[in-house]
Amino acid sequence: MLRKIGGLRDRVRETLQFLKGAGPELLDMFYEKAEFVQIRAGQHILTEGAECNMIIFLLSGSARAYKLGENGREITLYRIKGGEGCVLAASCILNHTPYPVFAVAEFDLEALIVAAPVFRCWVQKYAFWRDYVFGLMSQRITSVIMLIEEIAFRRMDTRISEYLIQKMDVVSGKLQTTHQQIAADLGTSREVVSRILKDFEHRGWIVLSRNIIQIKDSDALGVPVH
Amino acid sequence: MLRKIGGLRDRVRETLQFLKGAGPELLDMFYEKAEFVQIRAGQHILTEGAECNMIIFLLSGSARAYKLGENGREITLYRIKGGEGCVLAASCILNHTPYPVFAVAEFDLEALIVAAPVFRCWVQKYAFWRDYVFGLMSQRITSVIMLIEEIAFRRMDTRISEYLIQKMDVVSGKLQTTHQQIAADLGTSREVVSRILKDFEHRGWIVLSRNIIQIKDSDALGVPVH
DNA sequence: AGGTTCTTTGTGATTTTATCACAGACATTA
DNA sequence: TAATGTCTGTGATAAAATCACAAAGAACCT
Repeated sequence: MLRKIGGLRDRVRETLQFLKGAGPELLDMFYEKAEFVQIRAGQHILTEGAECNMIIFLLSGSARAYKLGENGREITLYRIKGGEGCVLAASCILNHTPYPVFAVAEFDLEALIVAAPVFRCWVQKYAFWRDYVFGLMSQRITSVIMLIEEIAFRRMDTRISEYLIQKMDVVSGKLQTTHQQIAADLGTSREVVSRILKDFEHRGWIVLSRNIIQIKDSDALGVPVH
Repeated sequence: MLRKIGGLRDRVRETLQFLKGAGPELLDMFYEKAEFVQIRAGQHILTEGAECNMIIFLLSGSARAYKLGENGREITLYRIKGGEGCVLAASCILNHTPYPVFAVAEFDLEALIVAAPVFRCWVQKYAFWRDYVFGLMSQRITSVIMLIEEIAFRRMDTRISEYLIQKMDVVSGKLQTTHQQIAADLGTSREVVSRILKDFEHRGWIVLSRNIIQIKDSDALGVPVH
């Protein structure tokens, strides 16, 4: 499962853009200590309450961090894509606190992992590394606060509109997903999504079929009537 | 308005517990660079979108950080009390990003402020300071994620129950506040709070009067029937 | 091909939450 | 006492969540 980076150096340097600013010493350390892993789509990376003993950097694929409610509903907090590291893990490592959410591979992943003690050491030793981690954490705080604003104040139809526009394939105007997946991203229930989508279809803004949403009028979606 | 700490050293050391672990050099720097301010209740400390050019540490009083929705509703993100510093400010300083929320003094405040460049310098220079800031930021991420879970999944009556129990004066079983204030903390509207409280009163769990909520049956509130 | 099973979607009925509109209660000040 | 401002109560309506169930579509078997 785990293996040394070895011949992947070039690819790593190219994918993990943030390493560009790193000094040669840190870079060498990184290549030496980081290990390569592959994780299949659907597999969980971390579960809520787990102790966090590593930090992960994605080379390809994407991971989703989400909260699970008592009622079984989900809400996506954020996604991590190729080139990015998981801050929340960083945060947990530095404070020895358990991981507060679930993280799952959405598509097959390739990633590098760095063990917690090594990570902690680098934060102490390398200003560059520290700045990077601070940056990640700030970004995350900001994005999570924006999510709060969205959940607390914005209407579900507006949120779904934006979701569709943001996620649609620009060329085909299509979006391959289920109502359940949209609900899990937005933190609502499937029925609510189905009904709002049906309403959009009646207005002629989209066309629905199983697993597919075809956007017909993205302008109208962008400026929904209330 | 601003003034040197001077004779306040003892009080500062006693109130800002986290300074205990600081080395003498950092401690001297802190006493030299930090300035004392007083802010009256209701006055804003930072507004959304403002550039953050200082970090604040509270000696007394309390501050509230909140988001303001388009519809005028508010939601409290967190509070800062005596002895604590504002992380969000820290985060903004380190990333040169604008402050993403409003912060207001709830009661008359006494605080120390440290200018942004000084703060940045200390993060680079002192491991202790760095750890403290990392700790604050992690705590904040975690608390904000818990808030998301609460907003997204939990019922309003349960949230209000818990709010009442958490905020009531343990001795008198009373709570001096307005429905509007509760609504602003929880991110809902005043009418919703009024109606749920009225329902609690009908069940005999509380007694309502202007500006006062008297808890009669905290057990029943703790285990609400749905 | 036909039947079985599983996933996905649709929808009525009901409850909870939000919004709008307005009135009455209470407190403060003139 | 009157006037003003803040706080609370409540009906009507709309939006969102929950429950319950049915039907459509895809996949998988013989």
